[in-house]
Amino acid sequence: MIRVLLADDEHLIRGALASLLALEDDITVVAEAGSGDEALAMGRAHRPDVAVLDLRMPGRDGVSVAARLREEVPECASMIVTSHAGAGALKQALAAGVRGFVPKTVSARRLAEIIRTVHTDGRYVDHELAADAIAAGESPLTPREAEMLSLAEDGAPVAEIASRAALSPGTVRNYLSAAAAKLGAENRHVAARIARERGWL
Amino acid sequence: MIRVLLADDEHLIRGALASLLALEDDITVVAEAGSGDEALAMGRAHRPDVAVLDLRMPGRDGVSVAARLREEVPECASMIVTSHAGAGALKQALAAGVRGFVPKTVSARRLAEIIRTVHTDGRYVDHELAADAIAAGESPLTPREAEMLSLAEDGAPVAEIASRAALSPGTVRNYLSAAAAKLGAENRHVAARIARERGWL
DNA sequence: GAGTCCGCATGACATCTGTCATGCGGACTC
DNA sequence: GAGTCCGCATGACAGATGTCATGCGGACTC
Repeated sequence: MIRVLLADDEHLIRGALASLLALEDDITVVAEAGSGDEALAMGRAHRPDVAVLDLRMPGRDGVSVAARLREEVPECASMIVTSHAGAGALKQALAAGVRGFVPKTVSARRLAEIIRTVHTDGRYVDHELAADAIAAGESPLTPREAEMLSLAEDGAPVAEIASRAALSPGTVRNYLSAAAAKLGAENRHVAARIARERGWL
Repeated sequence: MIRVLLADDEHLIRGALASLLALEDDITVVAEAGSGDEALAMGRAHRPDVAVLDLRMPGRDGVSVAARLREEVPECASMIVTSHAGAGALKQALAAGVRGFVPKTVSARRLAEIIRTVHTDGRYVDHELAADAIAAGESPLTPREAEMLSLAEDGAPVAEIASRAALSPGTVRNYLSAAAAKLGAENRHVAARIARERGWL
């Protein structure tokens, strides 16, 4: 019997998933959580075999929960279920030791299969998302360029970015300009968006 | 018996909802759709009593489907179910004649209740979202300012916006500057984000 | 060890962007 | 009808932004 922890802030979906998984003979939902922190606490308390985590949750996102669970409950395999994910989230998830990454467009039957796969030390990544990640490729940005872009993400003026990074304004402009050129963007704002979409931040 | 159309691109959730609603004695799911266009076709074919529409769907979003259904199947009440919605979507939905607006954080039982409410000519809007919408208030932007902001949304340079709007670059800058001042933003990029969040675009 | 490449960092310069003062015309009040 | 207000539209100016040429130092090749 596979003991599953279910974490999703959307009550509707969490309940629905629980009742669907209950139909499977070899799967039991031993705990449910509505936030990242709650998921972590439930994981510690129940030590489930598989943690099914939503990516977007209040407090602490699914990837972060997975990373902590890996340390604190090493026998528990984590998998991410998400609504509208980009390739970026997938990369971060795999880096955090997540063993499954699935969009919510799959069917319930398929989800159950994937839970079994993940439980028996297997891995599963949605084909389309994997293709996106491969298409995005490796980041052409240098560490500093990526750092400047992430600071520029919220639209702050260059002066503020410079002071936060303890750099000359000219230097900051230079990195942002280089990043925009590499990404084919017209300015730092679109460059930041592109980099975020491709998981390069 | 209330005949329901269910539209959500996330197969997992759609199936889960269908099986949960099937548990209610007075509700039948007569059709399911995985995209906006499919939802419209199903609505025309089955003429359901209530259409439960996801906001974000490929092809045509829930609000747009609701608007068309209102014309073509007037006896059908539409309601929107959404993951992470802002106040903006709510406004547009109400303008399109939607009778219910619910986040997916509600429970299945509550969803069934709301379907009944909507079916008997009632209305239901999530309290928290309503509060957000009221807090956002009416747009302080003039029509032209809003238009410029929406053109500026994707980060295009002012020159391009000016040519698209057939205006002098100086004029465009002026509107954007005024909009940013009204919104308390430091530049047009953050101004566009704020306006979008509050449903003023 | 010399040569080469690449990332980090900076300042000067040209361009783009935001702010301001100004004018025009429609709507509304009195 | 005069006065006032507000939205639309523009150009001039100052300040912010992006581009370029330059230099430094570590890593890697030969």
